[in-house]
Amino acid sequence: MELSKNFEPQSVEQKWYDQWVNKGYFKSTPDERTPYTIVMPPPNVTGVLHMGHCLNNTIQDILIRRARMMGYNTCWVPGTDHASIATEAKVVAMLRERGITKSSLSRDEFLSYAWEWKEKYGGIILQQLKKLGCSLDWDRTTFTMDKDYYQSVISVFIALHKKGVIYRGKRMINWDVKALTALSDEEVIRKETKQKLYHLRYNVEGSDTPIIIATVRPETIMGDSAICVHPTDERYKHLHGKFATVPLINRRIPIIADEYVTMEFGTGALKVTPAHDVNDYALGQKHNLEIIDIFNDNGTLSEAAQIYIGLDRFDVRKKIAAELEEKGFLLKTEEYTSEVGYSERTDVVVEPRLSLQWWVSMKDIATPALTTVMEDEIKFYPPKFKNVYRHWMENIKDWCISRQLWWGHRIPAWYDNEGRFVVAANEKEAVILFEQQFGIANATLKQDEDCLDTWFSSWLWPFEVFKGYSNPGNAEIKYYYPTDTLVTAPEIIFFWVARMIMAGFEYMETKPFKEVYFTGIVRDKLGRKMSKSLGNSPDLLGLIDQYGADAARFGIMISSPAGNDILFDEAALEQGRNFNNKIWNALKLIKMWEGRQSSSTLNENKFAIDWFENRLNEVSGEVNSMMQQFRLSEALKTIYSLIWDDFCSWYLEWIKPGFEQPIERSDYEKTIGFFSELMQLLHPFMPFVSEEIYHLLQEREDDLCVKQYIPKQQPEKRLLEVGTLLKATISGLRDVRNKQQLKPKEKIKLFIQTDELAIFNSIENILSKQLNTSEITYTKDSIPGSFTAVIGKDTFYVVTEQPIDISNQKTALEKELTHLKGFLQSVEKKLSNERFVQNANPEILALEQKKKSDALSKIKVIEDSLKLIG
RNA sequence: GGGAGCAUAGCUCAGUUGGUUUAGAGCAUCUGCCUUACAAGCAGAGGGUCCGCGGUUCGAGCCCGUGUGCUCCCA
Repeated sequence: MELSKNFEPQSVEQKWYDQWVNKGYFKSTPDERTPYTIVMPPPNVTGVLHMGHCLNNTIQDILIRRARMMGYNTCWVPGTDHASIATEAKVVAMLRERGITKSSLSRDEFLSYAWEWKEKYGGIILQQLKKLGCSLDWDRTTFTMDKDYYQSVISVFIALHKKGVIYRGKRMINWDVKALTALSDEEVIRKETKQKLYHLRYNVEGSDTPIIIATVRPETIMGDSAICVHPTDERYKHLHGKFATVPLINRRIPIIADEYVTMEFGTGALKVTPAHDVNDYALGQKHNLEIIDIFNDNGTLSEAAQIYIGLDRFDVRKKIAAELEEKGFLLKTEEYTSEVGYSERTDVVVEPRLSLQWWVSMKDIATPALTTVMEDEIKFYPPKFKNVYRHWMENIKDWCISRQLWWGHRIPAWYDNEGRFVVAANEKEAVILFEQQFGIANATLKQDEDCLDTWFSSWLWPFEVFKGYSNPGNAEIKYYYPTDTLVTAPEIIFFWVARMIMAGFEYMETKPFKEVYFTGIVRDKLGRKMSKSLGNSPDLLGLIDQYGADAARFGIMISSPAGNDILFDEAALEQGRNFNNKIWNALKLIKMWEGRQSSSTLNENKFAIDWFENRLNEVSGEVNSMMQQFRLSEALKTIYSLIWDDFCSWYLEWIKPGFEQPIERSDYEKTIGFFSELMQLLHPFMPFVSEEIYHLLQEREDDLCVKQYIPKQQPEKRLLEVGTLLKATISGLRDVRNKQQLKPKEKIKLFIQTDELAIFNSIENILSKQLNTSEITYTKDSIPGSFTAVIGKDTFYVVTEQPIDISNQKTALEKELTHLKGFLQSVEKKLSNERFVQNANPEILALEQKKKSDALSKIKVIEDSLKLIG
């Protein structure tokens, strides 16, 4: 069979993915095996694959594939999130393009457009995950608005309301004036924003001197209900209890004193606008101030403002500043930078606003969720996120769950004309409840227009994908729950992780997962976050087409150190592609040997084979422990180096027969076996190339995808040490060849002076092959006219046809000598320190003594050589 | 303003209760090679005041204090 020059991912990826799916390897049903379960963080149904998903899902796939090969019954559940705000915005935009406004549609009409849109464009991302090789159990695909799921969300709402955990209340919320909806705190992004600080003059009743306040929001003065100063501020003490007048509208407001005010900021006098600032609201509550809401829903001024009615808040800011200046109320403006909240979805400045919303009281349900994490019953990797989590959970605030949207789970509350309401699953039940509660039969009730926050449905995800709430105690939930590992971004630790833990305890009476692995944030190579506006998000599918899925997986994993952000650079994908190629070429080499096997019994590759077997054992162990600590990047690096360096650069070169020479049959078979094991080790990280190579190595019935790992033996330390010695010797003598500028074809005579004759005997033929020697001789004395190299404790003398150039030999040896003497000195200093000898562990003492004697003997060898050179 | 974290080679990072050589890896750089699997490759080399200062200790990249710089979270 003719093998192509390079590995061609495009031709094999689809083939293997189809094969894996068709053979049902990704499907899971409960059986006698131990389960290993991951629920995928459901991407937005509107989403397309970006780097974050790629990282996240590659990690999950690695964990799942490895567990599958270790004998677990693995179940990885895919799905999508209805993402109320994002999806509704997309649907609204789509309708606008068709010339339809949302306000011209009824709720049902709008929803039918939305569903149509969802069926057509939703879930593209799931198809893209297949390209990446993700081994998901597709039959289990779940959507947060599936019928059963929807019902569960509603039931949970009703149950929590019954318990008194959900309540309706007027509170300060973050209002998005563009999306016309409330936002939770987590949906508000704070950004440093340049503003102006306006100094305004308020006249004081019965006084000639006015009071000056500083504000960044002059357009809100019509909502002022007080001026506040610090009680100990000498400048204003005489004004306590007096009244001031709001400019332009001449409303009379009290001057109050409260320690909340920072004396150093601005003028030390603060205008209090309880309807439009969170802190002012609290101050207003405390001092019983009037609340004057001067805005409409869309950010324009309302009747209550008296002036500028109907104009946008930011236009008013400019206009009112001009008017205030003209009338002498504006004394000065200064530049001022502070953090301003913006809506995550629409990027408009969020307006703090008082509003009647639905809330979840968090304090009680947070308690068990906090303890589990602090006591490591749910383990966080990296553990630093425990602190972040605790800080948030200890200061948790109530959760605003109503959104003024249509796409989502409609709040199951029913109102009569007078605003009285009941919470019920449907209208029929609501009418009955209403009668029980208010004594009115057959009332005409209207359902709440609002939807629930998206996270109010996704917090049920880990159990509701197994219908653990809608069909309690079913076989699947019993088998798969609690799930094993959650892999997610630290950004949603509060949005999602914390709330899933709460819901798990609330409804399943136990944790939803055993461990959480937080990935880093994907940044570009300059360390900037990937964003649409910067245009620095790479086209992932394009990259997969260009480099192959394995290379993409490799690239993103190799640059993803555990617990750190990842700086994404396309060069890493190139490295992955090159790695594919390296493996491919090793295959080509071995394939050349296939037809020329012999059955000699010379056994000349014994050392190479024994050594590699031990390296494989050693590295398998290392990879195991790294995987247990979620050090995936390091595990991949280790496997990469095992394949590239140990297998290709050393092992294959050691056993490689001469040009067109045969290879011993058993050696060939051993090598196929090693290669297969390497592919098995690599498979979770790079599934396609490994499966392809596995099948090309020899005809097979089985697939690597489900091949079970065999437990490895402990490596023999001695063999590994000899391997290290052999490598060092080859490298050291190659350096000699290099410095002598010997052509690869030029042969050398090698004389070895060593105390370890048996060792060198066992590796002699490898040395000969790798260094192109015409003969190897053992000697007790130095060899005149040779180039001397000291490697470890052994001395090598190289004799060539060409006259030896020893000019740089002396410098090299002297450099080595200086280093060794410095080293010896530091060891001797330690050993001559009485307190060290007294206090140090015996093993460490012995080690230091060994270091000393080794150094001494090396120094002697070098000094002898130097003497010889003269 | 409050809290958390980070600082090791040009870049990204390892460095496991303080002793395992005078600190390692990958990438990048430089030198020499189209050597019969691989130039997307091979063989080598150079490169570090472990952020500054002080302390604990026989011994500090690692522990403590302090300063500086950066990042994130919360107000």
